[in-house]
Amino acid sequence: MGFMPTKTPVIWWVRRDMRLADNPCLAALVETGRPVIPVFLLDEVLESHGAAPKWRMGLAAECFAERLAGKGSRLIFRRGGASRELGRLAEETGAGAVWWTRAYDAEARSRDRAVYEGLKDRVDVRAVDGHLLMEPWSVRTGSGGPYKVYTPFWRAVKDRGPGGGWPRVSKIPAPGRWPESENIADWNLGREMRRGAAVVREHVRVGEAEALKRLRVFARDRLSHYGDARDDLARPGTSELSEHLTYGEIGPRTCWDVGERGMREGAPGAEAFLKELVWREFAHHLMWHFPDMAEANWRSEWDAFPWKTDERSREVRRWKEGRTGVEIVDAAQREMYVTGTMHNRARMITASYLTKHCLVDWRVGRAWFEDCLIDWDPASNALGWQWVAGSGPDAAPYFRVFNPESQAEKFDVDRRYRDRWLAEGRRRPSRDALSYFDAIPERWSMAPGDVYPDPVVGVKEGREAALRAYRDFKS
DNA sequence: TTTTGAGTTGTTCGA
DNA sequence: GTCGAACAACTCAAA
Repeated sequence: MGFMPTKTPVIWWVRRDMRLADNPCLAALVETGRPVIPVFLLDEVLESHGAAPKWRMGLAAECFAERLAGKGSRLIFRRGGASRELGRLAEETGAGAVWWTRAYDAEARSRDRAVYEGLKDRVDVRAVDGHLLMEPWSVRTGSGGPYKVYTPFWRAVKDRGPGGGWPRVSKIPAPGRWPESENIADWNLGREMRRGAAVVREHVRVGEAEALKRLRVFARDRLSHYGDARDDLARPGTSELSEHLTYGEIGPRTCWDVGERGMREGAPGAEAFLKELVWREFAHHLMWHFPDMAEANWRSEWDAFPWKTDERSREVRRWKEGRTGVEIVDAAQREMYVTGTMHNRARMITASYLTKHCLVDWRVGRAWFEDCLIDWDPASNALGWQWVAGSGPDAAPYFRVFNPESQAEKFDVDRRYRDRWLAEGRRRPSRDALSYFDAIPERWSMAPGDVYPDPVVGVKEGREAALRAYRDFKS
């Protein structure tokens, strides 16, 4: 009795790294040879997420708990301020270390800093690489600063690739006694989704196994045509990996490998795929170096632009409800409400309509996306909105206003995308178009049989108003 | 320090 | 229908 040598356990604070493969933090923990206690927190940061990201994060955690159980491990669920809860858990279990995979957005960083300060005198606290291919500070221009333009960033990193080989984890040592865990179902993380949860759930794929399957299918069927096919709104030409990357259900290096192999094999779409992965890096690079990217105009001169900020205005309401009267915009908004994701090109079109035709502040759109997107990523969302609005790190000329009608003609040639998502005025609306009405709040009082509205802002008038506003602003 | 070339994703007009 | 030019001027990154 009492002679069993006990090893002090190490705590793995699981966040956006819910995978076993290609996970440097987990690999390093296992490498210590000590029992690993994985813990997932409902903390101040998760609490502040929008409805869809919060819900989707819960699905990811639930799924990952099962995956860990399959490896003889567990995922401990705790609720409360991160600093306090991790401190308590370390004390309860006698853990000697708390490690996690590094995050890059302002909110997570300030939380992590506080956790580090609170624990560093008691246990070994570490933030480990793994969410990105390269750390934001490791990419520098000739003069030592961060990149602010994509193409030079791309040229600087494209041949660098990811660090190469990483150990695969086959077994996760368990502690002799597990600490108490809450039941994640009790957290009801989907409560703000209301009616939407049941509808969106059908379109969501959760977990590492699903992510790897998607990557395999992508490599086999889509990669070689990715260059053009990813722009087609109606056909599945994209990788659909964004929701997995954002919760770390798949690692960026695993994706990069697929792109690189495609390059070696001469797949024409491979470079475009690598470039998309580098866009994700670039967004995090900027977010790290400019922490208020999500809140403030990256070019401060835009602070003086007369954006409309009234959330209750007719334009904003109609845009959110997917009834601007511009078909391609409404189709996009409804796709997001029903599936929790939106085609990348549709994001540009609908964002351009809101910020240019309607002259609404990009932060209004950013916040709505943050509430609706299951693949919400703080860095990519902020960069995307600022880029479209023209306030971001890109020399977009002011006259670059997307014309929703010509975009529709180009990228939704046979109207399949619009027919899939719009019900009004159609004799036999698609199943997806009808499911929108099951997901939306009743107070929007919309029905499939409604008369499709006239544009809230005309395509031609909106463009002219935007150009006029920019001209006045510049002078 | 100065110079030079270039910049994700567009639209419209006129030949 | 297709093509190239104009749209304006500025910032970035590297030589």
